[in-house]
Amino acid sequence: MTSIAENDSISAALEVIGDRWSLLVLRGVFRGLHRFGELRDDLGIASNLLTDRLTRFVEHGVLEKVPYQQRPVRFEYRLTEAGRALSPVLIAIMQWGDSYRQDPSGVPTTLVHGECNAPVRNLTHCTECNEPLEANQIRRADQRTSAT
Amino acid sequence: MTSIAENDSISAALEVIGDRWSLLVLRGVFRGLHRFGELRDDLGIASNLLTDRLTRFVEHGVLEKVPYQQRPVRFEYRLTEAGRALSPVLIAIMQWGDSYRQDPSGVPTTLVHGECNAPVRNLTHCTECNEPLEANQIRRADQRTSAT
DNA sequence: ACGCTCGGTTGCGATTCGCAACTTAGTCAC
DNA sequence: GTGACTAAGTTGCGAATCGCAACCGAGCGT
Repeated sequence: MTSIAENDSISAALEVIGDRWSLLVLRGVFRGLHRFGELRDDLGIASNLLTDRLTRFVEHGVLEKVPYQQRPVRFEYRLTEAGRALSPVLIAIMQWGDSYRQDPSGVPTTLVHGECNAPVRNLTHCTECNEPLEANQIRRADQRTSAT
Repeated sequence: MTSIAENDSISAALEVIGDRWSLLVLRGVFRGLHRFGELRDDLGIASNLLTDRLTRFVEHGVLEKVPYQQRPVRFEYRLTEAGRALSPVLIAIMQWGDSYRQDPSGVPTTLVHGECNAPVRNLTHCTECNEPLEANQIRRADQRTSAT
């Protein structure tokens, strides 16, 4: 009776990224949008909500607020290590969206490795046998069975 | 000026999984909870919200509602292929939560491959050179530069 | 002194959430 | 056949969030 996720890491993570805008804001920052106005204009998010999300990210150590000028002091938001570590989440979501939620009229996005130009893939694998794994082949270390 | 996510697959995906409960419900189903009451009791979600999320998942082809008895007809919810394909998202989120949101008192969850007992890792790699990739090494196929 | 930019804050109606109580279809015990 | 019980929802309603729009404040440029 277990597999993925009989744990609280997921709900802990969702406190930070579990709403409609958080991942879109983060996506913007990954894309190179670092300033309040850039994010607001690009995403079309209401400024009070953007303030809110950015503040929360800073509080949780996902972004940091760094001044990019004095007089008047103005800030931009940059990814911390914890923020950069969210890229697999964005990639996994994007891959799923491409495969299962693609607007027929839309062009699926292919991500490639900057150097090789070869497509990128996100997957879960076993560090021993190296096999790519499906959800039902995975269980928690401290338990016996695998779920359906 | 791009990398991950200058696309709409993410927002399309977030229409389905982008709220506070969706991924927790899905996590429950991955765990083996398939019935309405099981999910409600396990997650502590209000029943109207659970109804709502389950209906949405069915509409979007993530879960299917199958009768498990007649007289009275009662249903359970099972992952479709699209639903199973969300496991990398859950795993990526869980990994991040373990690394960066771990309650100091909590035990980090290790996932292992059922057969090997070896730990599981989720990562993004290049299909050509096989290198594991960070967000800033990734760009869209149709663009030039990589983001910071 | 006037307007402009950037990064917000404030107000407020509309939507969504979360709790609790109720409903529906059928079973089982008496 | 009446009453208690189960599972899967539905309904009502107050509380919290969202989303739009207008406003604010520090400094710059003219």
